[in-house]
Amino acid sequence: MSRVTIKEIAAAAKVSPMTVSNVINARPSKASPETVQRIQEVIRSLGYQPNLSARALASKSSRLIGVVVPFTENQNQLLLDNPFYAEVISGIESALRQRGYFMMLSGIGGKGSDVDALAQWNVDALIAIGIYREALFERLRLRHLPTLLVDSYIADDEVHHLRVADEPAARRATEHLIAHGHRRIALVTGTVRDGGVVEQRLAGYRRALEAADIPYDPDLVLAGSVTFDWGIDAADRLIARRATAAFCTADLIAAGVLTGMHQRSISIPQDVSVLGFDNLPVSRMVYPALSTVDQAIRAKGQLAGKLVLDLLEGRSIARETLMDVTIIERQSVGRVRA
Amino acid sequence: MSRVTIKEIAAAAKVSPMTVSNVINARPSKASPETVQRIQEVIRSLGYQPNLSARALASKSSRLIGVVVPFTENQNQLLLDNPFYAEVISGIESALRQRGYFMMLSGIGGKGSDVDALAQWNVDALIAIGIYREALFERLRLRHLPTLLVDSYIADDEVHHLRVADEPAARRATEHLIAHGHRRIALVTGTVRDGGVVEQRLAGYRRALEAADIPYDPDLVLAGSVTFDWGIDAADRLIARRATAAFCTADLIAAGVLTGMHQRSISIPQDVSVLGFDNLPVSRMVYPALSTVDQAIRAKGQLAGKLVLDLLEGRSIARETLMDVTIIERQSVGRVRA
DNA sequence: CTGAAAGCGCTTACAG
DNA sequence: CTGAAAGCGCTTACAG
Repeated sequence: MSRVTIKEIAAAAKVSPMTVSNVINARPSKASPETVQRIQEVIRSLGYQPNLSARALASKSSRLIGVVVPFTENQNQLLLDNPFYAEVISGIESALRQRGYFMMLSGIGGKGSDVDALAQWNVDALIAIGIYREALFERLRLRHLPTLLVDSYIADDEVHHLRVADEPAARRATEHLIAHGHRRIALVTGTVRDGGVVEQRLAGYRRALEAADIPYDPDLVLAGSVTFDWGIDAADRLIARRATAAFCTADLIAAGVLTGMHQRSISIPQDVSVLGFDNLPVSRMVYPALSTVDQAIRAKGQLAGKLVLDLLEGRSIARETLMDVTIIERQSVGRVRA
Repeated sequence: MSRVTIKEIAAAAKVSPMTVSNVINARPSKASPETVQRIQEVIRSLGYQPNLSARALASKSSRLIGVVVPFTENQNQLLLDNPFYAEVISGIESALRQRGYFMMLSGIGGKGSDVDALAQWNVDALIAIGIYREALFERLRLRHLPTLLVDSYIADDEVHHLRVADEPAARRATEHLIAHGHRRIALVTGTVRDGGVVEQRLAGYRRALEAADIPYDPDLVLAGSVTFDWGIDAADRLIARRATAAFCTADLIAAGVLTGMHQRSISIPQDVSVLGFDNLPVSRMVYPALSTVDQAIRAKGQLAGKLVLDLLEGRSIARETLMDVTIIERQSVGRVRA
């Protein structure tokens, strides 16, 4: 619907369309200051808005960054109801916008391969969050676009990574529990998948136990899904297995554990300590307020945006960028009972 | 990066580009079944992906729907950390995708008017969520695009609305509290703005009181912001004003009230009843689980997508679509103490 | 049922 | 410092 075109600007300013184009794209030393001045005034007074489709078509660059986020498992919905994704995406959008790029969001995994949608819009680069499956990854890879994977452990030379240092993070989290005197420490997670984040966190958990001479008990590893409901279920098993502390690899799971424990009249942290991961807003809202591992989600999203643009604009970035983690102490972790 | 073009398909299938175009766009009775068949095979085997920028440029229709969501107040971020927005957007995206449209998301209110971004991509229609300000609205309006406003009370002939029936919803919520014997019922809300949702809910609250012969006490209306932290603050005032029940116009606020009450060792619902609004996932995660007014957020998002496409495709839709609401009883509302 | 031509609004070499 | 020409990959009337 943008009415006025570059041609009309050119006519009004008495220059050629190409000079207008140069001014719009701020190409240096291509027009005299006076011409630039004049053209800019015409642009403003006529309310010119560039047609980005035309630009993309002519220039082979869309300034569009494709962001791929998995669908929910059951429904065909963006996984935005997981606040984690929402925050990362918000961070990405903000970083892109600041540098004049746009975000094209696409869910993935449901019916219809929507990497295609991104391809059709000629995105310049790709950010994929939490991708596991090889099949899907291959489809992304085929595009040969600058690609940044967030929270993935897929090994590939063409691709760049951003994630938290999961192994050390999990180790520190577990040590935090050990420092409170716990020895029967459960790990409550989503599915342990090959090349997934959980695998790394499990390794960190085991290393911490080992360092403290606590024997590893596979019965204390409870793998389900990254959901509140799984946390509720897990509470039962924690009780049955006489765990005194639970390290949950997501705040959503931890919130469920808290709720499950309430339902069974177990007090937190008097009877059982619970430590989360993510530091989502919800971690402050549950009762008691959740101690958790903060992974600066929004900053992570912004960094993802920055990295992918650096990559796109030809600056070289590290193949792997690791973010650090802080433990936030609130009310859900206490000393083990005598 | 889509390598193969319509021309190459045409060459391979020995037809003209225009016939290929007709087949791609499924225009009926424009090609013989055999030709269609042949072309489709070529398309598949060559892995053709239409270039949507080119299509948009040539056809004056982008199949792109602009979705406008307010920024957070302090930061320049998408308001995606409010799970409400995240869910609505997820619903919209799903409805659009099913009908072959794409969503272009734009935050608004921060630096740089990003309605412009949407205009530059030639979006075919607009969905704006929770818009108040006239200035911003005027910018949207100027586009003369099919526009759907979600949760706004801006009166305008060119624009369509989708929202919950806020006044009756608030009335029923208040009645629910009255039915539990409460008479000192506070209303805890965000800012009461002209033409905002809160204004309507306040009216519904007052009507319920009136119908029950409970005098309206302005001191029991606590207006702050739609945040967890405001809820914590509000808890103090609820205690000071001896409210026995609080109707919070957002679950986020209600979660804060719960936390504030815990901090002061007030029991919910024994001492004070709390009713939320939205039925966000977090309402199950707090303690005690929050009774709340369910407004079927995701369905609302999907409906928003459907409505705007109907509008765009020339079907006539109601100028105002109102959604109904259900009260979800959980643990935070109880009978008033004797 | 199929096609040749023109054009959407930009940018990209190439001249001058 | 500025411009005329060609072209990006599609679709839209218009012919036949």
